[in-house]
Amino acid sequence: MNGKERLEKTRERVIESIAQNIHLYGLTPSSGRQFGTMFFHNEPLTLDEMTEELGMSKTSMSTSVRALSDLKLVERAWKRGVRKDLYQVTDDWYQSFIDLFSIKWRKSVNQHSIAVRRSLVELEELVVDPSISEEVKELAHIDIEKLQYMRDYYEWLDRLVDAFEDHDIFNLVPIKKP
Amino acid sequence: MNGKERLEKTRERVIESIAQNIHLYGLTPSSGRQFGTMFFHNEPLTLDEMTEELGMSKTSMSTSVRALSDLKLVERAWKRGVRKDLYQVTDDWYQSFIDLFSIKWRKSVNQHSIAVRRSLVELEELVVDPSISEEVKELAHIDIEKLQYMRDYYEWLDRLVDAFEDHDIFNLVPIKKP
DNA sequence: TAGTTTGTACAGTAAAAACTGTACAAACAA
DNA sequence: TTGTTTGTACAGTTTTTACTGTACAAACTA
Repeated sequence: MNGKERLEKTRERVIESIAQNIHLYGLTPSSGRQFGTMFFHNEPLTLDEMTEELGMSKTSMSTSVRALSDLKLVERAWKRGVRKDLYQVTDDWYQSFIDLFSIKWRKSVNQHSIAVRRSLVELEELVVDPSISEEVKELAHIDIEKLQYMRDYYEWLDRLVDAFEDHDIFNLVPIKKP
Repeated sequence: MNGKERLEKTRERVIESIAQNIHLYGLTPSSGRQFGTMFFHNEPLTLDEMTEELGMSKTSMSTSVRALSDLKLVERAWKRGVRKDLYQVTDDWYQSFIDLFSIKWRKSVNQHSIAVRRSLVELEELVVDPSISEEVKELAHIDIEKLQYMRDYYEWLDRLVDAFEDHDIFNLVPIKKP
């Protein structure tokens, strides 16, 4: 095995490892391979170059580079004289981790909080409604407690995402300087 | 709409919200619905009861309750006189959040760290190998720097999971007492 | 202006994942 | 022991997701 091949092998191992773990970001192995390829490529890449490198259709490259961009794992790059869109891997991975929570978790927390609060309001109305039987009211009281627990938990998650965004997390778990 | 129906509606809203957000845990909406159903059910449930409640096959209930158990979102329960397996939702959701990292993220971090370290070793060998061209060595040096960055990042993630497991995260983001 | 190039929408296809029903091993009952 | 009950492995099916190729709008070029 020559030097070039040995180098390539070390890259392939890491790229495949990224591909197999990127499901934590809700992305497919293909997107992971694309990300890994861009990571080791020392210049920004065009969609056509990705098509070439990965042997997949340009349409696929377009959709999955968008998925990577949405999570801010890759970003647009500019290079004078190049008309095609260029993409490169975001260089701050700690920030990318935080972005995952800012984008995906925050959205879920918000959606879920709304549902919980809406149901809580309806249950509070129900327990003071004179037309409702005691039996149902008792069940409603149990549900209210459960929903209050959920609401508090999601409020905690919200504060956790704040702590990530504000970089307070780095006080608790410091980044070691090289 | 009578009381029972109004109560049911508030539950359904929350269950559907769980179903739509549980992908963050790498689970399917069906598993989320199962989890939600168990959450509002005030007694532990058997597989047959879940089949009944959710209108799905017992096989599906078995596999998805296992997925929920693997992430410690549900746990076995015991009730004297009942021979069937009983399951209930884990009551500490903060701990469930931590378990997600202990189980899924820790595993990914380990796998990935191994791949990165292995490749780093091979690249270090490569750059001191006299039979390798200078051109390739230069590329190898660039890759070594990239892999060192990855290694440091994954080491940070590992410490982050530690901070979750040790509950240090609650110092940074406290749980508000009721 | 017309002629290219580039990225993506959309419809169709291929691949993967979720789900079902059968069949059976393990645990329990009599 | 034999007869039930219970959970799950496995094969087959359905549904969903990923991927491709075509077709076209927008942006650029001359």
